[in-house]
Amino acid sequence: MPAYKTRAQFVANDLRGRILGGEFPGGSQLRQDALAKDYDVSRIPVREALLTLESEGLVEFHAHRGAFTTELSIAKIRELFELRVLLETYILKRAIPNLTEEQLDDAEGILRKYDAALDSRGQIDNWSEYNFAFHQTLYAPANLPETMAIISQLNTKSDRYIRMQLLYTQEIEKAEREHHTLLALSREGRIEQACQLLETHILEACEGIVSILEGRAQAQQQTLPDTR
Amino acid sequence: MPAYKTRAQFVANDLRGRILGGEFPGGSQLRQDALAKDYDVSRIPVREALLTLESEGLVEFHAHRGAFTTELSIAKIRELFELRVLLETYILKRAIPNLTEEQLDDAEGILRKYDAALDSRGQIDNWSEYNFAFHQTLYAPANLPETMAIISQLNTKSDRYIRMQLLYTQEIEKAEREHHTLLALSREGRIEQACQLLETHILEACEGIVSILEGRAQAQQQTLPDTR
DNA sequence: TTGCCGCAGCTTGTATACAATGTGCAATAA
DNA sequence: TTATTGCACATTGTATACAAGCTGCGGCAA
Repeated sequence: MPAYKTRAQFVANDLRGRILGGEFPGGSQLRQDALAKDYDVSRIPVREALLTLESEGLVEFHAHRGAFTTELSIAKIRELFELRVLLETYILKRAIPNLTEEQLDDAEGILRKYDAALDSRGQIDNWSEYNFAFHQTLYAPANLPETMAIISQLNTKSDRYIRMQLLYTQEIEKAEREHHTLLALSREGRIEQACQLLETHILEACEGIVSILEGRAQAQQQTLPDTR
Repeated sequence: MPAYKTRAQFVANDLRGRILGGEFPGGSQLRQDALAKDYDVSRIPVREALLTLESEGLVEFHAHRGAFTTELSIAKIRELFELRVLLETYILKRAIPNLTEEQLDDAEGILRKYDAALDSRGQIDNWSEYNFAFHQTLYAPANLPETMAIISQLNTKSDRYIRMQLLYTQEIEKAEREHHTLLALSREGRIEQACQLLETHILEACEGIVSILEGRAQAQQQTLPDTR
């Protein structure tokens, strides 16, 4: 049994991982031929995969010139994270009243797996997935699939940068503590405090990323002092 | 000079119009071969167009079974419109302080064209575009491109139903009056009132659509009394 | 030298042809 | 009759082949 229904879907999934993993810096051109050889398929499914990734905002097509990975400006990153605050507090507020014991336990289970992986110094590769799975479990009872879809989309777009932040800082433990607190507040039905915590949780991550990028930009400027 | 850079883009645009225009009821299968003949192109650009429309939520792919137009449940329609309230009041609040005289005049110009078209009983076909153009003009000064993209996406998804509402009710004049009021409030910088009006503007449209759909569903049930 | 034009090569976009999957009908057996 | 199996057809998914557009370099003219 093949892992995916179509080659295009397989390529899209794998390529998404490679882009989010940082293999292609922002602005890289993605040559269809090269990717086709990579995956041993024709260019057709590659093109379809690239179109899918375009709809997720990871890639941009320029007609007759090809596909390029997108590069988010600092302003856009801030915008993305503020949108996440808006939408995620909105959905959390509506999810908490519907949370069942079982769902709360599921969320706690995810956190425990986290902690274990953290102790054993497992690779951080799938931290993002764990992270989103936890949030998703908390949000699901709101029963707002369209909203969830957009939140998921925003998370995908910012994922690269979240990984970058985790690579350069030691924020995982802090995020993890906040997750435990968030879960506790949700369990107790303290909606206001939970949303407040979520907001700072997201915004602090944002500021962490921005400061890394700003530092990097400054370093760049010193290396290339010409103002072209 | 061709109107579009690629055939795939042309097909996507035209097909979007046909779907929004109601040519394909929700759940219709879109046969690639038939569309290819329609546009006198091969199936490749048709497939790419369908993928684009999938990313806009107008179409759903089922592997090896084809593409189908999506059908929104009443619950999802409500969700879409509540998201619009959330995002559009958010962006309007941030746009109003930045609005220049020129932009306000642009918006007024759009309204005037509206009114003229309304008097001359021109086709309502492009009412949706006018409508969105007006809102967009008001929102643009917020300088939040990602947010605008999502708002645009939500509007596309709900567009079919907005057209339906306009077809069945005489709400255009009311909407138009509200637009004038909205513009006036924005001009005066009365953010709170403007957002409040926008909220009811959107929610009342939603309720109009839902009541039409509910009426239709009831009619359906009476025609087909078997409970399959 | 400098600016512009045109061609060559490379990459993307699309048509055609083939492979693979899903669906429905027909034949068979219970 | 009804359920089930298998085959044929319709449709989608993908490979190959070809057309079209862009880019950059070299030559030519000012």
